[in-house]
Amino acid sequence: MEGAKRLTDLRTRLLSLAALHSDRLVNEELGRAGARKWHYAVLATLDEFGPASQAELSNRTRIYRSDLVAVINELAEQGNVERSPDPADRRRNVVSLTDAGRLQLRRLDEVLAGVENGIFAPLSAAERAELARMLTVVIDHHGGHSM
Amino acid sequence: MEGAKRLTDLRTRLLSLAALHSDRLVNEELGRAGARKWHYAVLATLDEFGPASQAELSNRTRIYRSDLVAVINELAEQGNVERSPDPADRRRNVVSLTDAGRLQLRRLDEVLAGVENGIFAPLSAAERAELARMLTVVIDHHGGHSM
DNA sequence: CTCATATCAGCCAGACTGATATGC
DNA sequence: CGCATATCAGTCGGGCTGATATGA
Repeated sequence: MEGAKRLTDLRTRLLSLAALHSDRLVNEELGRAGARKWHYAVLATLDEFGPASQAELSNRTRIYRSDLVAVINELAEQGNVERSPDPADRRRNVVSLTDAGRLQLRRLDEVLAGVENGIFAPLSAAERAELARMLTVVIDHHGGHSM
Repeated sequence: MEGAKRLTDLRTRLLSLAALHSDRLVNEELGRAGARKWHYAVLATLDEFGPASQAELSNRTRIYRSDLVAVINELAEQGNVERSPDPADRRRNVVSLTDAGRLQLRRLDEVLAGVENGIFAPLSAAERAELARMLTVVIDHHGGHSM
């Protein structure tokens, strides 16, 4: 890599910039709907896998256990989620979706679909799929690594 | 988007995760070499475009003017950069690469090449190029937008 | 006077760590 | 006992804002 265009060719930098951009839009739009991406991640995970402990949620969403507490608090305050002690293991809380939560999830789905369309507008459907595929490969390659 | 796999299919999330990952490695490795990505960005920009004011550097690297101050301070302390008042416009500093800076840039080039190889290992050269192309399109599409 | 430049001080969200209390 | 869970407190780097001084 000599002389020109070091920065604009640097793939790690392209990743950062694109993600920065994308995150900014995602957070703006989710914010308008009273959520953040963490809230969405939790709602989506609960919808996909059903009620779970916070430790499980942390694994699946890659949100740190410590940060998850606040997220669940907020979701519970909004009535989108219920937190109740697990009778089988009293260290655990069982977190489950409420009807309001399911509804909110659908709303957020639409918000995010809109954001994605905006961000990836210049790419064809095939290109978007290819991009997703490559990113997934990169992420998986670098470990199902912890959180 | 119904039911399953919401999270693992969400392209904005894939972007975030991949970038998080990449950034972490980049910073670790650059840190080992006594730098951060900002330092690299400044060095690379100076090498490509020649001596510049801090405002120009800010535009080109997308580092905020306020943050740039510290970066230039550090680069100057390390002897990789020289900051001297512009005789033509005494508000400005002219920042220029030193020989040590050029050498450090080469070192960082190698570090980053290694990191990129690690991160994108599971992708072929053609795929990497395609990924870079798509990311560039996405970034450019979303505005040469300010900073 | 308005505008740009460089600098400083500080905010905020997000990733991450450590300690503690409680129960398995 | 060792181990996991949930919670709390706090660190740290990075993106971003606002104010100020100086000079064009």
